[in-house]
Amino acid sequence: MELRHLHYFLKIAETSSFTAAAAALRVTQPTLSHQIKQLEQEIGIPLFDRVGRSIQITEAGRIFRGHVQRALQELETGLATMTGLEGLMHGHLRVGVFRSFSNSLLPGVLAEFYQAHPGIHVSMQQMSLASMEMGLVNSAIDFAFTTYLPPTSDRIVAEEIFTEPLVLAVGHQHALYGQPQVELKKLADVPLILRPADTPSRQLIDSCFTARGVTPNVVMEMSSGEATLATVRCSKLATICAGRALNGAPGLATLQIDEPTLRRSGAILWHRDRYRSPAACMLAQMAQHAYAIGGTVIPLHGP
Amino acid sequence: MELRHLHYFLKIAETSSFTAAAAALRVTQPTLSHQIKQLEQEIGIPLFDRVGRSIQITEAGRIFRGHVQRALQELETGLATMTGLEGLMHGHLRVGVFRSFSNSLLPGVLAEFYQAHPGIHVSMQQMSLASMEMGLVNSAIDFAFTTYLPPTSDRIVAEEIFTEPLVLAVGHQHALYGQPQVELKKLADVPLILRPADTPSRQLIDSCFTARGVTPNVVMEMSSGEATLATVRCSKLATICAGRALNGAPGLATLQIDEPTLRRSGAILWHRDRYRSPAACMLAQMAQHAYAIGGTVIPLHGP
DNA sequence: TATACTCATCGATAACATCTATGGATTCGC
DNA sequence: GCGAATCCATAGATGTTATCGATGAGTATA
Repeated sequence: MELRHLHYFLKIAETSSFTAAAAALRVTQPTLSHQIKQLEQEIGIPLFDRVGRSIQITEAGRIFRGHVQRALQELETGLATMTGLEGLMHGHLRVGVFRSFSNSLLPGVLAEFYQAHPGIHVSMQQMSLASMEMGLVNSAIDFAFTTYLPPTSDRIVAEEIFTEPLVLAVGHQHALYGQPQVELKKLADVPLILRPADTPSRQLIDSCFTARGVTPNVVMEMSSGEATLATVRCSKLATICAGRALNGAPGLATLQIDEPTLRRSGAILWHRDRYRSPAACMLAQMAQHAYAIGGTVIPLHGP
Repeated sequence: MELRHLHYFLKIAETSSFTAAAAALRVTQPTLSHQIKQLEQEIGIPLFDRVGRSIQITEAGRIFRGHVQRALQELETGLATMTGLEGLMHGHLRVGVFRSFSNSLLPGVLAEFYQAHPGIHVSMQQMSLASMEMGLVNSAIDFAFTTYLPPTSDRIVAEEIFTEPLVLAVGHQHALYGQPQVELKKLADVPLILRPADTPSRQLIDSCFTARGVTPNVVMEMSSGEATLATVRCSKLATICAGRALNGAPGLATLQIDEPTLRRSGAILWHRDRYRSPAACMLAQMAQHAYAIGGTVIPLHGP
């Protein structure tokens, strides 16, 4: 028994005619004769009485018809639901976010996405790079936002959505306050607050300094970006961070660093093989666009 | 999309493995790969993520799975219902009955049938021979009981379930009261009440008399069998009827008529081509058996 | 690093759905 | 009442395709 048999059966029951059903189904009448005969033999009960040159559905056929209609309706509903899900009507997105990523442009992107596709539930989850990789592999998340590369696995692919230079942030007490830029070498003398050595952002900075043969003068390590900036603001210490991260923070000046490779990149991580749902693609694309044009920035600090 | 695809899909979703599902389904693994690929292409949405050497169902697949399960369940239920109907669990029988047939053995048969198959609803309907033929052709009835033949159509077949001689019934005022039998010729002198000339039972009697060159002395015609017998009981008039029809009627004597061809036969009429459900066959068979052994007779008249 | 396991691909084959042609049976119209 | 038209069933031919076996690519396990 195949769906073919059931569709044929329904149409014949509807038209009470093999010939008419054949025309409607765009097949020949012998095809229906053969298929219905086959169906009847399989279930062991005649579905139609062939009386003279017309046919009549049997009682068993009448009963079967109702069930078949409901079954096909159920399938139809299933397909429609899936298509709706495919068409961004509803669904569920799970997105991993690495740290500060959630603090700048992302809220604006999420608001925009919700307005465009209110039926799709998005759950954001801050997680480590390792968790991201694991989550991508075992389908715990659909994709992830991160600022630091590379992923350790070749099953993860990254799409860069923005890149920006790191800058030196200083408070008004700092000697460099008011300067437009600074050379990398000079930073060897500048006391810095940076993140702990085991963090990706710190490692990025360290490797860049090392490549230039410069040793940063790290006098303090803080894991909190906000605490770092607050300390910088009211001290003679400086820090290195993405300009985007302190956008709108008062009492701070930024100096461009004369070193093009000292940059951080934002990227979306995907599993190499897994299917990317339209909803996921849409959210990712909106994020990409927002970061490209600068988007709506949610300030880190209040007025 | 065919049921094959759906069964394959469910088994793979259940085992989370093409290989395991293939073993359970008794097909090879490439078959499943091909069929699922085909299914996914048709609905346009991947159902499984092939990640490394294992697979994982997608969100769309999860949703589809529920619908497919319900659809197949619905079909399963339909088949079970039909089989139950086939197995005399339930169903609906429509039976045509010609006149007095319902008055003698039939009630006992129906009671027995109901006891054996309480799930089957039987609707008895008194109808003319013409209605029977029409009903059999257009499926208004499943079969019919009648005492008079032949059906006018060759699409109707009859199974005789009993045959009995017609007898002369007289009241105690009648000259022949007490006699055991009477010759057909003598009946030319006996005033008779018979049914109207356009009835099958009357035609049967007339044709028999005619064949013997005897003219019946019909002084009264009544369409009601009960009225006829009541009149016979309190008059010097006689009537010709089946002995079975007046079983238990008081104040009446019956005389055998010396003419073997003067008989009536009970029969079940079927449509030649239509499918005979087990329920119909069962009821017909029970009736046949009851009439063969004499069965339980419901008296026509109270004490 | 070697091995075993899993899914995808490919070519061959057998099964089967469909078609055309035809027959049997019934109904309709003249 | 008889021929034409209609309808379903059957038979043989044909194209499609589900399946198989062999093999390859990728991944996890020892």
